[in-house]
Amino acid sequence: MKVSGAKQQRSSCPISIGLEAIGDAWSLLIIRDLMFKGRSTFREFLEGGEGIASNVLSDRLQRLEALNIISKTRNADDARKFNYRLTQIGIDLAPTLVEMILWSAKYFKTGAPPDVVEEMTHRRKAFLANVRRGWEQSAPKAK
Amino acid sequence: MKVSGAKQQRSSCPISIGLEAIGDAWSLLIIRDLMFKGRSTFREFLEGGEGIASNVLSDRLQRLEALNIISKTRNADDARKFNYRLTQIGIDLAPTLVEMILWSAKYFKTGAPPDVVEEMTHRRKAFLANVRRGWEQSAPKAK
DNA sequence: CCTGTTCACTTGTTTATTGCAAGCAATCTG
DNA sequence: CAGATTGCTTGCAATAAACAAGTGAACAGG
Repeated sequence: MKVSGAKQQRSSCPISIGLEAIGDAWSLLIIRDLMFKGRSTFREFLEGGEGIASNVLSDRLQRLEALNIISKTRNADDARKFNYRLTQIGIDLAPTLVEMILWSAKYFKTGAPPDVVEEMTHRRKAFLANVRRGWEQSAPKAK
Repeated sequence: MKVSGAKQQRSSCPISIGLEAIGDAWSLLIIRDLMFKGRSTFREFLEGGEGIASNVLSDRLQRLEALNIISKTRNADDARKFNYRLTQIGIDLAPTLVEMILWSAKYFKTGAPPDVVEEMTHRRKAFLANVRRGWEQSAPKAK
């Protein structure tokens, strides 16, 4: 499967451009896994998620890496594995994800834990700061 | 073209559910047109946008209506036309759209006007109140 | 080492979705 | 009434996704 994307952009509208980056059925789920679920390897994305096919996962990881939304490093303990991680650009999607979660939780039956929804709603800033802190702490160790 | 969607959901995760509703290449653009660009008819979506095909537009409008994100009424002046409009559920996507706009504008070259980005960033609440006010004013006239 | 397993992909092949051109009934305009 | 317009629908080729089955490198145990 040739890596999809990199075709010419539809317009200069920021929403259109955003959608070209992450507006498909899977990219945002991978970002969610990285941001909220502590997943970081190919296998974890493949099995923990909603049933993405391995070729599609491979394609999306390459796209996201090309867009600089995630980065890829070899796992120090097991050279077969890679560790995927959000970049600054990726972690900055947190507010968008949070708003989408709140919207879904408000209008659809979801499995979102009410206390988390409550915190996102009323202590949004603190919640986002927390997400960022968690991300910083997972920083790859310096050599 | 049979209306797509209405297949069983992948998971109870709010992000996954949100993506099933609006996580395709076109739905959010239609919502953007309704929310920010004052477009409301089939023709306007078709021509003003990024080049959606008429069959896909038809499909997406039906899906969004089925999800209660938009509503459809006949135009009083021209019975050939329909007026599409955001519902409460639809207008509540405004924060998500705004965050996505800010993210895109921050990291990609977009055509977003700097003053609007500035207002979204620093007077976010007022901006959102404004969007909602505009939406309320466009309410269909009572009979 | 040798065997078996795991890992991150690739490589076909089938199936679903999209893009494109054309067509259509209902409605408007002259 | 003769176009033109509007909101779709239909048919078909092109593209992308889902599914199943590899592949080679790396690890774990004997």
